[in-house]
Amino acid sequence: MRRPRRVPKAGKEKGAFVQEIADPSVDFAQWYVDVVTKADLIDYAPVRGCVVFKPYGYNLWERTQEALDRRFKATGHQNAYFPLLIPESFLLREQQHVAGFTPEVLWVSTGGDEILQERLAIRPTSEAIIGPMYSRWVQSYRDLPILINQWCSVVRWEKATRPFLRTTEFLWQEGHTAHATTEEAQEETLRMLEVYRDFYENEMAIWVVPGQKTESEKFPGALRTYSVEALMGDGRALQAATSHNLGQNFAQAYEIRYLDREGQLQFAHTTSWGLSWRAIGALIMVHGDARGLVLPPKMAPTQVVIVPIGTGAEGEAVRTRARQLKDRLGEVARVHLDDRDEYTPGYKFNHWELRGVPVRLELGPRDLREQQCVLVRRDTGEKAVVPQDGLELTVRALLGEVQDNLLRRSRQKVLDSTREVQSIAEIEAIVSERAGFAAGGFCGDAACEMKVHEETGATIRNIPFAQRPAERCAVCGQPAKHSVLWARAY
RNA sequence: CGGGCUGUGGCGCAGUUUGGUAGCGCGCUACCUUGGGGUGGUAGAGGUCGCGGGUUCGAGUCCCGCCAGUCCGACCA
Repeated sequence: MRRPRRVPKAGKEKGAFVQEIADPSVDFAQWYVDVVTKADLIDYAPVRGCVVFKPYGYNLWERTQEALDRRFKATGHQNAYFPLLIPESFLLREQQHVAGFTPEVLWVSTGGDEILQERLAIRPTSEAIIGPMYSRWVQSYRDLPILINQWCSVVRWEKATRPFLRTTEFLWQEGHTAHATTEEAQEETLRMLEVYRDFYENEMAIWVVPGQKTESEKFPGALRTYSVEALMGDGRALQAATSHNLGQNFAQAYEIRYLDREGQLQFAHTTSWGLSWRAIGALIMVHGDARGLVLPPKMAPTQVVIVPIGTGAEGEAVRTRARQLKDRLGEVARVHLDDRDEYTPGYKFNHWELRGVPVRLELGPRDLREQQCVLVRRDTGEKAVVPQDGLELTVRALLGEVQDNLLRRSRQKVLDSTREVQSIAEIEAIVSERAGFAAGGFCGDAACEMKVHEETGATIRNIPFAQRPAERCAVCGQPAKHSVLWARAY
């Protein structure tokens, strides 16, 4: 179905609340572009697929970093930094890895006016530079495990780009670990996947499905790849983070070897795991609505915006009280007082709703007289008149309730949008109306996987840890090895 | 990478068919007014028409190339 190129946006008609963004139920893609630009998250840069991450958007990334970094440290990891440039010969050493990545590698071939003897790849991911370093650092089993993470950007020459979801350069973190045993490596791989699941659920309020990738969907060079998969507001899936057990493949390619207790030379077992600013895209597409962003309190740069109402002496009294409330609430929340004189209250309501602020506090002359204020929550739009007395507790509780509600809503959406399928026709039906996940049996044959992809555009998102009963492959009817989730993915 | 569409003050658009030297709404600036869901008024500022070439006396408008955005497809961790 070809959509109109541009859905007309509402003009300045009276009564139109949202006048800057497309209706997500009509054109979700346009809505997304409108939100990321109009809510001040990004601006487009001059190079294809590159964006400027503006302060309000970057703030979301800073919270992502803080929340994840805390979890990485708690699981024994340290941060380090490896170079942006990778010698071509390094990249070539792991065969599957090369085949997977070279189509989208950007190369540096000159420095100043000097033509380089060996081309340098701008990292598309850092296995090829970290592996050789680990090789130097590891001699003995006593040097293991190595548990390192780095925050950086990587570059991939993508053909079709979208802000956050697929960009030429993107911010992410990549953890790289080396272990003495296969068991340890596998534990680490699953431990970090669980960290991602916990982060999405408890910080982003996004319900995700953890599981294993199929052979054809796994990371180039990996033994096994795991992912957490999320469901966007339009029914398409998004791979929200991945964790790879690299087995001994990279250890062999980069000669990461150690002497074990018996004096035998062994290859280490390595893992890598990553989460990118794509998480911000998920945040937008899971919670956003027709008025724009909806941010869970834990991620919101501003959790409570105070809008004072009133003019003259009355307005001054309101503002004075608003400042007092701001100071009080500052103890329990991130509060912003919008006391700009040049905008009306109604304008500010729309302004902050577009930016997803979880709770708005309105304070006017009436409230001053009654020692009350009005709280409006962004997720449901509900208004409540509450006493100023004890406001700290009221607000803290409300923020908690918004956070919880968003997670509940996200979880319910995944449950409601996951439907059992017995045939390829049923998969087709679900993905064609972009209704979410199709859950069904899979025999494990890549041919069946490919057939579904060709006929419906859907891919196997993962093989969920939480297996459903599935006797037969929904594609070929042969006995199923496991139940999987199909969906159209970003 | 293939096909479609788009690019005109900060934003949204008209003007392109039929070439004649750029316009509207919002926003912005100043002042007044208003303020519980995008107040109203008066006076202003702001544009190498994405970039480069070509045709022409003359190009926003016609032709070619490129860049960027976007949709569909292919590809993709």
